[in-house]
Amino acid sequence: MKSGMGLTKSHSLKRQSLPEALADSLRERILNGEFKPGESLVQEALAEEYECSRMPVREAFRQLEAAGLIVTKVHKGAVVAAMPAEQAQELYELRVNLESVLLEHAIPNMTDADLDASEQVLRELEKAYEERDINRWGSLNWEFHRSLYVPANRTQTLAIVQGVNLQVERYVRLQLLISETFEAAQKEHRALLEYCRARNVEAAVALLKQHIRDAGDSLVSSLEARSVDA
Amino acid sequence: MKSGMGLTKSHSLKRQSLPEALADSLRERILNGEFKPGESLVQEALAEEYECSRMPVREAFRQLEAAGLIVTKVHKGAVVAAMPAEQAQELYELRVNLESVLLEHAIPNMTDADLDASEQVLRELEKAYEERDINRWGSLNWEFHRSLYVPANRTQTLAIVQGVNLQVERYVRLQLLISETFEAAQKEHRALLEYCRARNVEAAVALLKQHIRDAGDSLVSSLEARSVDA
DNA sequence: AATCTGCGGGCTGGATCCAATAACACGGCG
DNA sequence: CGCCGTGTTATTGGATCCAGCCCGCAGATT
Repeated sequence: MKSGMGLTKSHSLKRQSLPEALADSLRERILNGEFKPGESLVQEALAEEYECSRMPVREAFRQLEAAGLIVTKVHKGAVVAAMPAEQAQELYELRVNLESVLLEHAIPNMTDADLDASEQVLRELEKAYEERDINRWGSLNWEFHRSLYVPANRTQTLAIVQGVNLQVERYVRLQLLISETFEAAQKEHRALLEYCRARNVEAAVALLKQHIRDAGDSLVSSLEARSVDA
Repeated sequence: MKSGMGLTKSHSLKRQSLPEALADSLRERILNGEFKPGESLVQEALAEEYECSRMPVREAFRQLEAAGLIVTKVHKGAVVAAMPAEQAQELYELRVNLESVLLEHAIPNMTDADLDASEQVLRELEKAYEERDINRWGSLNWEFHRSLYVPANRTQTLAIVQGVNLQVERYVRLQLLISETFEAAQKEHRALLEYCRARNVEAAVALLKQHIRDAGDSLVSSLEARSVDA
């Protein structure tokens, strides 16, 4: 059985249903910061904006709710989920834990093609950083990490990690503007890839843990500062 | 606080929206094995059975899909998700990893009331075991584990772990009939609680890991055996 | 005889319509 | 003058209706 073949490069005919497309779009807009935490999403308004009925919007809401990006109350509608610093802390600890496991299992399985693909993403990531293209940086950042984890062949874990990353990503994006930790993060990305090329599991995992912890600490303190002035 | 309400079609305290109630009911039916893996769920049939329109059913499907219990294809409907042995393996490794962390953080926070509550659940669990009430045992088993993790105050992690447990629970239930590992599991539950009472983190975590690994190995080999004859 | 093709039934996806509820504002009363 | 009750309105939840897609079946063609 060729169980490991994740269909990464198949075209996968855009058999995407409208609710899914809507969910993607709305998720991106939430990550962009266009919809801020606490802001309420009105079905009718979005339906009109996307020129469809309210029903696909409702189904998209269900997906976003399952992803933890919005919270809905009966007869009260949907609001963008807030994220207390405490919760961010927990999510980053989850990332450290789960992504370490993924990387550890991935490195022995990495082919040269895998590494080249990661390299390619990293190049784009660096470019986005230089151009200060925040949104592009955000999605490429996750794309780079993801590309390192895919060879682990752990789809369930990867899906969970992806959910966690999406939940925190919008705050990361906000922070990109004001923080210098990203300068370091850039270099760490490059170093991380080199460790992977060298198949140095120990060093790679250690660096990854520190990489995520730094980002988490930076984000948490930022959130705490924000919550004080609010 | 017994969550056994079985959707009494009238207005039974509906702080819970209809789609959620439906999702609960359908989830339970899937876990019970009433709907088997591969079986397709028809919106119209379920709508008629629950005496409502298809729309709440559709929204319930979204929730179940997000939980990984069903998979849906556009214009082709929903089928109950299967679980290859490989996937079960991964999910159990996730359990070992995440539940260890939870228990480790929970034990120092446990109050006497927490421990008594767990004791209470354990009593019911033992009773269900003696009476061979599979479904009740299944939900109480998770309830017991959950009660041990709640004091960790990690809602995100707990939610993820709950999802993982729900995904594997139906196979565990099927297996309860044919396996003897549950005899051991029963004793381990009791021992686990005692370690918690003694605040012996080391021993408790070690036992928990073995407890989950045993269950996982047993389930995986059972799934592999099943896949061969199929 | 086997395969391809056109057609129809059944089901899902999306739109529209109606009911129910919660926020809000106005006016009455203490 | 302020608080509470009621009516109004905006928005969500649920039902019904219509269109489009899958799949199976039957018939024709090679």
